[in-house]
Amino acid sequence: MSDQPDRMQPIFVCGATAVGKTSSALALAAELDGEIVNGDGYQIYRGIEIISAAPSEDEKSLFPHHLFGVLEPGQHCDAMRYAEMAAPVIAGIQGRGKVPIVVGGSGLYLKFLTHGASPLPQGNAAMRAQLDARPLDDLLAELEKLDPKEAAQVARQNRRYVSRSLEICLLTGEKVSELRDGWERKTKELEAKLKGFWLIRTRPDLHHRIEQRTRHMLSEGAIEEVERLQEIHGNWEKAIGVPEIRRHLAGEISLQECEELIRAATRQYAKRQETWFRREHWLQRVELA
RNA sequence: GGCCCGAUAGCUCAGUUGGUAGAGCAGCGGAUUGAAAAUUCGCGUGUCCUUGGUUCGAAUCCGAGUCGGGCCA
Repeated sequence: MSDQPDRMQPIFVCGATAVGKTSSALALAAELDGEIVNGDGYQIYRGIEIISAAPSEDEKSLFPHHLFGVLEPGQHCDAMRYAEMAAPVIAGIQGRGKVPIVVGGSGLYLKFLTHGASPLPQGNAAMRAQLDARPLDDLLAELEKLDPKEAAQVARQNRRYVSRSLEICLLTGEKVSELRDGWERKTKELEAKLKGFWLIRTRPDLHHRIEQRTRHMLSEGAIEEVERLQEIHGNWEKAIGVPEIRRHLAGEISLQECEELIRAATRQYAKRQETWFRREHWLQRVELA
């Protein structure tokens, strides 16, 4: 009977940017009588629809869409917050007898949704500001003292990770290595129940689509989006395209250079996404023509 | 037509007094549990434009040629 999954079981549509997740999700929604749930960490913000390549109003009008543009650009989001927002939305869809179709490329966000989280404190902005001001060696030395095991296994050159580990130790007074230990124990049984697809395309084709998307973005208002949100600080500023467009607006680079930089950053991001989803063995691999 | 400068990795270029070459970017591979479109680690054989020559040995020196760029006519 586990081979007979509940018809309301959520379906995940994953893959690199520009592979065609949005249209695949719409096709699935039509076929399964589904509703679409955002699984993208940037389409969740209002005001950067063009930069984040969010579905258009026309596309959204075809089926109910959830969690698109629900946060202000100044608001903070992280993987846990996303998972906490998405879970009730999915439950609501199931309650209506529809199939939730979660579509997105933010691997970590989806991972928290599908696999749950370790009992760790959320990021603390004040503490991070303090840690960011200290040299990496200093952070490593303190981590070594508080949690030698973690200090030995953390990626020592990755300031972000070192800082996060230390942050957890300082915030809880406990050892990260113990708090984080074991969250993946149930992975196997859990994944047996999950259903999802990992969409891929050949590299040359994906790169071509990225070129087209980038051009379209820039001609359809991405620059205006960045100008409009100029004063607002937050996660959204890290979206691919934002730093590049700002450099262009500052007169540092031409529009053409800006476009090429965005393309390259997008290709690199797509590659990282492929690396991520390649490891998610529960996802069924689908090659798009 | 004459003279000068350049030609080395996909791109921009470095290469000391001759000992068969290396940076940045791009690309490729990896990591990833509350910043993740973030952050981070690893990967460099290429007709050194072609062709003659000098030399034990030429990306490097000399001659000729080809293609760029510039100056003078």
